[in-house]
Amino acid sequence: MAVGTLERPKKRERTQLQLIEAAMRVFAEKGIGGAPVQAIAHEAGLANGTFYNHFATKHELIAAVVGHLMDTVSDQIAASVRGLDDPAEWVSVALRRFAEKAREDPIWGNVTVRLGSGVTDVSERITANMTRDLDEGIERGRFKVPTRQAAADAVLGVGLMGMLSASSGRTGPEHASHISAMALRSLGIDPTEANEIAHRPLPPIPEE
Amino acid sequence: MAVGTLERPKKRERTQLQLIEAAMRVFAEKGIGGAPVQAIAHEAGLANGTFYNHFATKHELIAAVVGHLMDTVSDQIAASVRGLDDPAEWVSVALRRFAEKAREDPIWGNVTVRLGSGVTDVSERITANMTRDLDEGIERGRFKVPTRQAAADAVLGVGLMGMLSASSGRTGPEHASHISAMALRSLGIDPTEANEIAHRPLPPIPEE
Amino acid sequence: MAVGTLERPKKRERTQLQLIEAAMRVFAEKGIGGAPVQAIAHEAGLANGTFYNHFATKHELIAAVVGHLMDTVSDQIAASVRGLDDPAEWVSVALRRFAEKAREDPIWGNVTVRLGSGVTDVSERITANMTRDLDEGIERGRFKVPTRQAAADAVLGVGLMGMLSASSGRTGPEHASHISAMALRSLGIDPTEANEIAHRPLPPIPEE
Amino acid sequence: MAVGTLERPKKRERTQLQLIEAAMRVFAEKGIGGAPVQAIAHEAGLANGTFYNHFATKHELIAAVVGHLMDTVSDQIAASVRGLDDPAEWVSVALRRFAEKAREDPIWGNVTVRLGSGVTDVSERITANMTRDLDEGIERGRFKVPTRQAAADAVLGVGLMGMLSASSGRTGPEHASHISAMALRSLGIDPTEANEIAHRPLPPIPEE
DNA sequence: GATGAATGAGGATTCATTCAT
DNA sequence: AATGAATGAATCCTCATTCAT
Repeated sequence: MAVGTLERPKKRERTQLQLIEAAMRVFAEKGIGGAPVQAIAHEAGLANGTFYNHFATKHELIAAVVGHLMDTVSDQIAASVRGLDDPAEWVSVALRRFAEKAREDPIWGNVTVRLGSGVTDVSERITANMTRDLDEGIERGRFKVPTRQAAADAVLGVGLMGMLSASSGRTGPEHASHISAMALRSLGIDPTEANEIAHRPLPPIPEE
Repeated sequence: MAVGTLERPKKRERTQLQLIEAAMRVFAEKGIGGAPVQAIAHEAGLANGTFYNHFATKHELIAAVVGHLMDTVSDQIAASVRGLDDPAEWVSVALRRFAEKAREDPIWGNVTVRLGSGVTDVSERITANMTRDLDEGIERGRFKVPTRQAAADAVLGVGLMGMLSASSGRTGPEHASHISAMALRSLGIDPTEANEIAHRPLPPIPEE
Repeated sequence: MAVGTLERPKKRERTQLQLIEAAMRVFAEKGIGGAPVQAIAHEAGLANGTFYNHFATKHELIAAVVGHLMDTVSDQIAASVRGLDDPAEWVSVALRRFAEKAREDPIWGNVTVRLGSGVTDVSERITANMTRDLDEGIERGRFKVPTRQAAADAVLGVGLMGMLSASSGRTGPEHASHISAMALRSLGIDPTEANEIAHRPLPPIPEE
Repeated sequence: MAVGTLERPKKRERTQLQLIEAAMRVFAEKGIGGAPVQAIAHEAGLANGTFYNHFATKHELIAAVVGHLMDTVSDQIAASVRGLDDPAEWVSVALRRFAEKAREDPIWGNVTVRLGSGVTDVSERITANMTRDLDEGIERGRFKVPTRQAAADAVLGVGLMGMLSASSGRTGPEHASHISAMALRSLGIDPTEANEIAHRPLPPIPEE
């Protein structure tokens, strides 16, 4: 190709990305089980054989999808939260980012939820971040909750269901804030304050 | 057989039930997709062909499992709640019953959650009941929530995640009450009251 | 049953006949291959297990159907032809009887043709009678044909196709005579005479 | 491969043809119903899975066999008849070609007849061509027949039965002419003339 | 790298037949 | 005899994966 050296090393990655994104589209529609490799390759505009030039097994693709899902948001969120001091705000920001993203990119939302409630890998990674924040908040006395487990269930639950509604288009633009507020209330934050925190402007996502 | 007339007419139903229960066990272990009909039939102590004397397709079995799941609890809950007047208590009782049942019968819990977050049918049926209660509470001013959708997301979310933790044995005996309390708080009930409601003794399940 | 002794010994036979007739109905609709024993038994108003009280295998039923088909007509035809002297008339009568019967009882016609062109047993038995008549006619110089085989092909061919049209309702009341005339012409009978023979009144069927 | 460019584009088609031809061999031996896809694939020297790279269902294969059967001859016949002016000769040529082909390629003959008298598709397509020729002959007064239906029954009948005898090796080299003559006689052609027409040399098959 | 035909083990479904009641 | 549940071999079809080009 004339453009030359600059894009050569990326071609492989680009094709992989094509496959990952195609996979998400197919997963969103037919569920993760019901998605033949052929369908994914075809959706990506490639022949089925090509798939195996990029992923050794279907499993590996799923792992890649999971990874991609995480990279897309989880870390960004972690970063965007870095400057903030209040655990309540951490939770609020994370929840809103997830929900917002799910509304903007329903396919992403759908697949994230499906994987999040099924594949251990994903749920663990999501949970890990969440749990760390919750623990900190509990320790500091910011959250008043019966147990860590109950807190995790509540926050994760609202988060996932909120994403699900968001990605199926059943929600308005405020939805992210709403579920965020509800989560905070369940963590023992006073309703008025919860509402206020849930409506603060989101901090900017720092450049990678 | 000596038992005689009493069990004759039920033979067919009993076998179906065997299959449904076997299916739940296998589903809980291998997920819903990864369960060959043969495995289910074998788990039920039957030959694979027998399966098809009772269900026309695997899909039909899944539907039956769903139906069975619902019948097992949903209606009991509805009944057990009937005498109560406070929407907050309805929600609390329902949530606790689900969580408790999930702890007692982890397989049931596991399968219910998996189906509840996957199969449209189930989630709709669960949601329908929940939503009715929530609406009533919202109308009466008992719940203070941003939107119906957010309320549904919160309650359903805690419910499902709570069942999941319960059925994986990560929880203590109080867990049902805990998540119930958190749900009530997110609905705008005062923490102290929420806690009190969540710990009231469960009303007895009326005879069928 | 009050009628008592007289019909007891026949009950078994009656049930068998029910099954045979049910089989013909199902065969006519779905072809002979595509007819599960269950479907046949059910069509006969019996449970599938009952089938095996009357026929040891499905094959045996088919044989019985074939036998029944033959008994119904072949022998009657043979008998009805007995008094006649002209081989041309034998052929004409046989052909017309078959076609007529097919028109009156389309199911019978349909099944006879299907079996006649498939199951060796049937075609052989049909052919045997036909061939005997043809041979006689050839020997006597009544038929002028290139070879016995060609003659058999012609007569059997018109016969089967004629039955097929008749049983699918594509024909008028004269059709039996028409194909009969055509067969005679192909056997070398003069058209005028062929026509006359084909329209003679059919001899009565003698009592069994 | 050294042969190179010449055979590349045909690979897929060649495999399909292999399957179609294998199918005909198996059908001829075991009947159409009694032919497992595995058997067909194996007969074609392929794995069973490969079958489904070429035909979505077994039914689709049967359709392809039918199509292939038709293409093999029907069109050639139509073409080879094109120059001729006498409807009687059309019928004669068509009938002889079919019968001859059936003698040369018994498998083809066998399968054609089985499908022709069973599968609606085939019989219709065969009939359509035949009927057109017959109609023309009737209109022009060349054929004297009671009804179109009777004519069709006669010609189709001799044709099919003739092919059947031919493909089971019961016939001599003249058989095609013989049945052709018989058909013409049944259509009202004078025996002497019928015989003459039936023995005229077959017109050459034009290049495609 | 890309292609798409080929592979074959795995899973769903059908159906003739047996058997306890 | 009748019943209908149970059986399991046979069959259709799917799909992850390999391979020659």
